[in-house]
Amino acid sequence: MSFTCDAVRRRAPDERPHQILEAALEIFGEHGLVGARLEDIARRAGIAKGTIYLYFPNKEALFREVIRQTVIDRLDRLAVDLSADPDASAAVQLDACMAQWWNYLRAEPYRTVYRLVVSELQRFPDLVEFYSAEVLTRGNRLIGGVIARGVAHGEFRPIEPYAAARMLSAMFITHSLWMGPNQSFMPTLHELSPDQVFAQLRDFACHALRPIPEPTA
Amino acid sequence: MSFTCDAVRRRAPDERPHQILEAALEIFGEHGLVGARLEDIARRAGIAKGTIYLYFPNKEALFREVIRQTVIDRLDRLAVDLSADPDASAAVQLDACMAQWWNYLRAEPYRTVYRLVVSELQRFPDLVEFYSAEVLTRGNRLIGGVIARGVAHGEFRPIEPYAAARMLSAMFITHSLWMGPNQSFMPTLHELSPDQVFAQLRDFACHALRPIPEPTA
DNA sequence: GTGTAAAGTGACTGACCAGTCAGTAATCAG
DNA sequence: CTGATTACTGACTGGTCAGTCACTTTACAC
Repeated sequence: MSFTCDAVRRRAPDERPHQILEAALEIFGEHGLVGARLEDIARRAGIAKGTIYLYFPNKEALFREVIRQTVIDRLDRLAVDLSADPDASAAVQLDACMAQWWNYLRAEPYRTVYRLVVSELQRFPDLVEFYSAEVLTRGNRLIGGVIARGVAHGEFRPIEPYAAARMLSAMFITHSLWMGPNQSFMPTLHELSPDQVFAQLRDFACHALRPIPEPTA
Repeated sequence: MSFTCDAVRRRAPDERPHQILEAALEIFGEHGLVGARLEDIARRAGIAKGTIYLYFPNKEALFREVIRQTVIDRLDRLAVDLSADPDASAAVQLDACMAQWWNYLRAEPYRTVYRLVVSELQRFPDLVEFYSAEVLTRGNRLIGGVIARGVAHGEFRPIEPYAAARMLSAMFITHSLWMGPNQSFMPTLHELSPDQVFAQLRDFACHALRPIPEPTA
């Protein structure tokens, strides 16, 4: 009495981990770590529950890998390429950074991972650390570096560059979270397109960094 | 064989709901909605599990009440009193707002509630809505109002006041979350005192709002 | 073909826990 | 002091699910 409906068994044990992780991200994203059922993850991946245990020792390990892999995988695609135009003004470079960063943060996998990390930060301090090191610190260094250059050139006002970068990250990440497909977190926010919100973020950032004029008298 | 260790039974059915909610906030905060055990909540409240069901119909209802009551209770203490000094400059009023807001957001109950709301936003859109209306929108209106006045007086540059207020909220809330007792989310952030971080937030905000100088030529 | 190893399955088990309820203890009215 | 009422208790039940494992299926070598 064993009908495997699709007749696809033993198809590529190399792809399994990836399939499982993808399905797991969705289910964990919907139900959280504790609420997710391994059976559902298996079903969404098109395999049986037991198969998961061929590739991951237990639920918690699977969860950790979901976070790790999603972060790593997404980062590879975030190729903020500043070397293309190393002599551009800091303002132009910062613009490019912010635009890419905004795209990155708005993608569903990123948002899901951030939510999961925030949810579980009590129980998995090491995951928070990993996430923080790979995503936040990396972004911070990139943006902070550009700001530092701008400050040095007098393009931006004097400010601690990495503190400023932190402010930008906070604004961007939170707006990405708040703009999710769910109920709007803020009045008027769900009426705006991502591009309009980006314009607001950009505007605020630029004005916070613009130089202080010399006293003319 | 019934030792109730403290011999305090039937003591104040009026206080029970509050006791239970307080214990529940802690346990939910540590383990999330699904992971929290009602038995643990009962123990922390110093009562038996069954007693919870005298006051709340089930776990989910208890969770909802935890969020509702914590938000409402905390808001009562957030008496941002601008009427005391209605003629102060917008900058001074904004300073007062930000300081109070920062204190409010940094308190443990607020941080726990925010984390829980973010964790469960998939499953409880109505809770998100409640939270958003009571906390975020309220804060937004207050701060947005002050900024609007500042813009009208020429104290601040022209900017959509509620968008600006949203930027401030994003910065403040995220920094409060990141500064938690857990592992630091950002390098260098855990080395700073709350006051220092507040100074950075304040500095960034002020410069983002400062007026654009007239062209002198 | 036949045999063997690798990959996958899903019924099963044991732990866990939300929610129940028969019973116990405190309190109070008369 | 007695009986009635209200507050509380915690052993128990039924359902759920992580994790296991004896078995089936596929792939591949010869």
